[in-house]
Amino acid sequence: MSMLNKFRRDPSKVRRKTNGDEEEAEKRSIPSGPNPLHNSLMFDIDGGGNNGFIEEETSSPKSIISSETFTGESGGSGSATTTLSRKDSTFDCKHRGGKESETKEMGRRVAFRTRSKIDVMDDGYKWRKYGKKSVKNNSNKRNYYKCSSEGCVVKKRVERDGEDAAYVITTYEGVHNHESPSHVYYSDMVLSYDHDQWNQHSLLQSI
DNA sequence: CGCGTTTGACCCGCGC
DNA sequence: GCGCGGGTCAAACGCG
Repeated sequence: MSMLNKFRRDPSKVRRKTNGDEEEAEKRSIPSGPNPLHNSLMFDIDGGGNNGFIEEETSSPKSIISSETFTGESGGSGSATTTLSRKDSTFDCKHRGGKESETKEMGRRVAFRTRSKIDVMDDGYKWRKYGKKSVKNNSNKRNYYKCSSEGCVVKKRVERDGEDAAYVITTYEGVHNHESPSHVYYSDMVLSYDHDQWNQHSLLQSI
């Protein structure tokens, strides 16, 4: 309604890039198959067995959970093996600004680091890229994705670890209000650790 | 032709 | 108060 004048830019300044497709490689890193590589993600929320895998996410008090996951990078056949996670106790519900409702809805944030050659891992959901930025402490670009499902406001941030390019830091924000399109396939193999459930479950516990 | 991606601009919040 | 950095938007582009 009135949000049109919020974002107004001069169209004449918008320049289109015709070639220079160096980024193409980035697109192509998307796995061809619908099968996610990290199908064995686990969140040991209740474990309390902090094996000491806290990531640099600790510098950001917003992060709820940090975990480290190793995905099969040998051909990407999807053999996730080791997952260490831990709850970040620094999480608290102050989202400066005083919007509590926002905190409740947007506060579900999960960050984990994955060792993978590919930048974006197909987790069964359909993501639409809506932004890309270069961040300060990271020479690599950070990509922003939104869940393209109608009514779903889940966002996802994907960036390469600046220190260790072998790792990809993925941050999910929000909880899907629908099931994964590929849910049917995974439900069989991912017994009680399907993404939708661990996502909500772990987050609920962490709050 | 339609949909998803790309990409620069714009906005907001925080730190100094 | 200003500047910086991060996050989001939307038009143009490209591919299927």
